[in-house]
Amino acid sequence: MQIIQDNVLCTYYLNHKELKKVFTSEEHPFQIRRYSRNEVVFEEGEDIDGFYIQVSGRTKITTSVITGKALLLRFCSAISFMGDIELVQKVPIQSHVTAVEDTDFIFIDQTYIYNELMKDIAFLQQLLAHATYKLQTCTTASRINLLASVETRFASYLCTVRNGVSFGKEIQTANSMEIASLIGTTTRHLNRIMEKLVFDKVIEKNKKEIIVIEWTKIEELSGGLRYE
Amino acid sequence: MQIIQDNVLCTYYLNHKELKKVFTSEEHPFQIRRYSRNEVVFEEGEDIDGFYIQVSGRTKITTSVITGKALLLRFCSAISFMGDIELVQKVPIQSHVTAVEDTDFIFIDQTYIYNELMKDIAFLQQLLAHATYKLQTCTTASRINLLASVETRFASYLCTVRNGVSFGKEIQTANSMEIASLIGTTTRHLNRIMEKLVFDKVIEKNKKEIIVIEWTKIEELSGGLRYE
DNA sequence: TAATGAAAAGGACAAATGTCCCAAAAGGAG
DNA sequence: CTCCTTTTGGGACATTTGTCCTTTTCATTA
Repeated sequence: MQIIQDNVLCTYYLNHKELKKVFTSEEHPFQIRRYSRNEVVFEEGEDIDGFYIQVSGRTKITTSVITGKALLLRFCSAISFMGDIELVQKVPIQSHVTAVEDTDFIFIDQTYIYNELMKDIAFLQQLLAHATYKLQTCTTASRINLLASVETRFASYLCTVRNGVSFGKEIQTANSMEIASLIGTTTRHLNRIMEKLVFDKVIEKNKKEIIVIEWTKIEELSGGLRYE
Repeated sequence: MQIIQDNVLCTYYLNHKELKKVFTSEEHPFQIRRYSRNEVVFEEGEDIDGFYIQVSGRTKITTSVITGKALLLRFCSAISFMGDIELVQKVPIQSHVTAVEDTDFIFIDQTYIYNELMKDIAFLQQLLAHATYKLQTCTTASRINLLASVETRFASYLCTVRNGVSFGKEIQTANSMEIASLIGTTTRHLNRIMEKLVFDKVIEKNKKEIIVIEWTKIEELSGGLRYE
């Protein structure tokens, strides 16, 4: 992680439509923190040092389960708020966050949050809007998780990473073990599912890559479920 | 539903430690709305008329899935906030709410929410605390849903309804069809699970009732997952 | 009381998914 | 290049869960 001292960039980020109504004052005691691809942003269980607003790039939110595997919760892109649960509930970091591409955050120190922003109507409203939105999608995801098959979850995974891939960049992971773990299954079973999709000519696998031939079919299989 | 005109009771409810720091002013344009056992409080998809604070009793939050079944999201008791997602996101009611025993709510009209309380720091903070708490539990529930077996979910269901049952009251539902639907499975399979538990002398079934013999075993099976 | 219909119980089978394991392929390190 | 580790691919089998049906039980009403 590097801290970027660039007031122009910071002002530019703060000028985003969702943020400018919140951060009106000229002076901002904020930092830009930049994480490179694959860098860990938050480690589950540790204490958080402040509030993070993701303003660029793409991150992967996972959580570990009893088995020690990482289960995918969702992908995030700008604008996302991170640290809300932790700071409001005063609990340790709830999930593991990794940058899947170079990602910038605006970092706001927790004392500034507690002393200033937690008394700021605009900020509270914005935070609340984000929290309830997350809650809404989480509730939906929860019930879908209960009912969706591995095939559906795999298709959702593909759709989600597809949209996140900027033009020209390859898909982040064609690694069976990681995908299996993320969508909560075993490599063995994921293999079976992919085998079937290859047989049906919906996807192709050439070493180290998954190539989707029929996106429409994959979208259909995903049933609208997205990890974001 | 009946609207209770009882200022003493209303003041009593508002004096609850979580509420009194929010609602300090003497004059409160609030109502008490009382729902009897099994009465529907919210119908999924309809528009909400205001904000509801559950101050007594017990409610069941469900959501319907493609199959037309009702899937259990959680049980709620006092103090719970309802309508937060709907009012903040301005969306229709997201889930079906039924009173499982006589339940009182403080009702706050939406115009008062939008005009007054959404500008009230204490209220916003409280709302945020509730929303992030829900978010925290929902995230956990979501990943458990993905991995938990029907046996686990059934045990969780039993544990949850057990705690909610006031002394002397019988368990709300010993109805196989409803339980199966709530925990997201079929009666056939629920039957098998119960059969096994009866065989292992963990539970007993005498017509129309499920009697748990070994709560410790059920708690163990539930793996700590709770619908609340 | 007899007829009727909903709910419960459960057999038979199929589909989805997990576990265990082993062999082949691919990547790295020396 | 060779050896070693990791990943992939997949066979064989067990477990979980769903589907489809039939029978039984129970409650309700004509």
